[in-house]
Amino acid sequence: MNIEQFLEEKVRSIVKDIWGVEPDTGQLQLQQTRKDFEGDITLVAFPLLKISHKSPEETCNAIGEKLVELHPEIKGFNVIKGFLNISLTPSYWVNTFNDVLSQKDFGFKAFNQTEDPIVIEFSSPNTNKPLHLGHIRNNLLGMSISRILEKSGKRVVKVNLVNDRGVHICKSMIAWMKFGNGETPQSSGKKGDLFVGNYYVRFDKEFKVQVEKLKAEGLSEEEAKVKAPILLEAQELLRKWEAKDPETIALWEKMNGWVYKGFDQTYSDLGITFDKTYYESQTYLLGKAEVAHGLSKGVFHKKDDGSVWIDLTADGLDEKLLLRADGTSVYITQDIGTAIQRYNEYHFQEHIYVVGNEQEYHFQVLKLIMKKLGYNWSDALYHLSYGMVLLPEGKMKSREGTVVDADDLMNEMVETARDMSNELGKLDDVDTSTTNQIIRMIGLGALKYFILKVDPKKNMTFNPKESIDFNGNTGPFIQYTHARIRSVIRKANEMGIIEGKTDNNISPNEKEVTLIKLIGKFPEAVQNSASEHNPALIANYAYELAKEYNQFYHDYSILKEENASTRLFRINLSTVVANTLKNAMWLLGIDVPEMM
RNA sequence: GGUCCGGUAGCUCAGUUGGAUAGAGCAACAGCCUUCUAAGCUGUGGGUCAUGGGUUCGAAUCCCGUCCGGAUCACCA
Repeated sequence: MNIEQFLEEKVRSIVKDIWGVEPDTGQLQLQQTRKDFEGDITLVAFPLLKISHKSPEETCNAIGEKLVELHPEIKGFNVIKGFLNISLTPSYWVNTFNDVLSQKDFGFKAFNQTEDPIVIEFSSPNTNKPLHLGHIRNNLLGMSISRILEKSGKRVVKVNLVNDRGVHICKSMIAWMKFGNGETPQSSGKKGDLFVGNYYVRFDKEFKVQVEKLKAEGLSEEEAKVKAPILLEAQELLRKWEAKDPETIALWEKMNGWVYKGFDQTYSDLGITFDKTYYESQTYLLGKAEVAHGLSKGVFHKKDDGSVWIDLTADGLDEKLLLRADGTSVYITQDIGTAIQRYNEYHFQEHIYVVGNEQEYHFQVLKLIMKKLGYNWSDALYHLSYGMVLLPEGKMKSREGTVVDADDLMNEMVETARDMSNELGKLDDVDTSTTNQIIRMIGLGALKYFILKVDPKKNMTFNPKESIDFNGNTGPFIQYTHARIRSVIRKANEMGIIEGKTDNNISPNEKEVTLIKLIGKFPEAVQNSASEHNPALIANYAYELAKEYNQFYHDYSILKEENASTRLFRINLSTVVANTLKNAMWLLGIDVPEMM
């Protein structure tokens, strides 16, 4: 039970006793006391004036006096304007701390096996190019939110939907056929996704040459762009693919296979895993039957050319195409199909799509269509819409070569961590493989934290020149705090200090109380970030805790403390902070080192 | 043009049911290592919370208008 809950019921009954009216929850406003005032928790009196019919000061005093009189845990109070600042006794804090100390993973809830799961779809890459910074944000958000939901007590199923078909991969295929000379990732020593991506770029280069040539022959730009031979060849390849031409399929499988090998590497480096991977080549025909169903229900209508539409103008949206005149489906058709497929498969209580904010309209339409089709779970579809990662000069543009490649970025971060570590020299006595492990943790921690500390729905700016910080509000700062604590604990063990419960007679100082309060807020932080689908809340929490601990560490000695009870308490406090930091960082997908 | 999102220190960001004097980090400057890890700690400077109104005991937060930025409104995905 946290302090707010602890005091809310006490204040409620006091108000009822004095003035005869029971206040509702909204009228009982308890909040952390601001640092400039004395006290632990503050009751805001203004909402209660309607009940008390007294001045704010009188109301505060009346409640404060009763609190002290009735409850031994309450040490005292002071009143400033309409604020009742309440102080709790040292033993109250020691007791709550011991309570936390006795719990294994404080703040984490075991998931409920019997409840329906939450399905979360994220990553969803195209197989024509390597992952970039935008994908990193998507993957990190998906992974982190999955973990947060899981530890908030939900069952989570992580799924990926790979866009492995369409004209884009055919472009890479045609370029490889024309210019590849049988080259493979192995023979060229390139990572598979990068290798295939290069042929996609090669296609574009050739395409432009051909367009210029056609223009020189007198065609307009528009004509040239639809008549370039290499484009026609790519489209022909797509038709062959759809007709299941064996040679085409074989090449498609080969090239996608290269890409997947590359993706697997990147996912593994980033620490991303899935419970299930879907492929669009297997799902792109889904949803067509549902269109027929919708037609018969009169939800959709057919135009003269045979195309099928839904009119959403009454809902403030537009008309939306669901099936082309030639009977082929569009993206949303597939999404209708996959949603139904997944519901049948998992019976989810929520289905989260981690997709950029440029697709908000799409998901708005999807949800509405599902509702109109009569699926009562349509409200369970949730678009976790995140903002773009921008460069100082704006959007990343592949044409201008400003796209920040995921693998390159990770490598740079790790190398920066290495330079910094070498400079500090703290790992000089550590063996190479451990050092490499730690450096990787730090480099990736810096990157992940940098991205996850920002509110998902906001756009964020990434400046490649200034590179990501390792000091201040960063992942390494928190990792450092953890390593520092672990070092102290190791020394405590060497000194033979035995762990045990904290002595109830000690009286925690101000910094220690602040830490106890902060630790007590971790469960709430987990629950909030889960319900908001927002890892940034965890990041901010971890930072605040680390910062607070460092102040404590600076101001007080732990192992050299002479009073054995106090020393043990400080060691216990340090252990709990380290565990909480570790768990919070785990929720962000960030590992913490024992030393750095 | 319609819809949605955003605008907080020079820069990157916190600020969650409306609460006290709006906070961090970076950058700048000044301090703190014979003492448990200085990737740390302390201090200084830096703000008409885009803007104008409204709601009330009280507004960065809620409502309306205006300005600026972004996304979207495809027989693309």
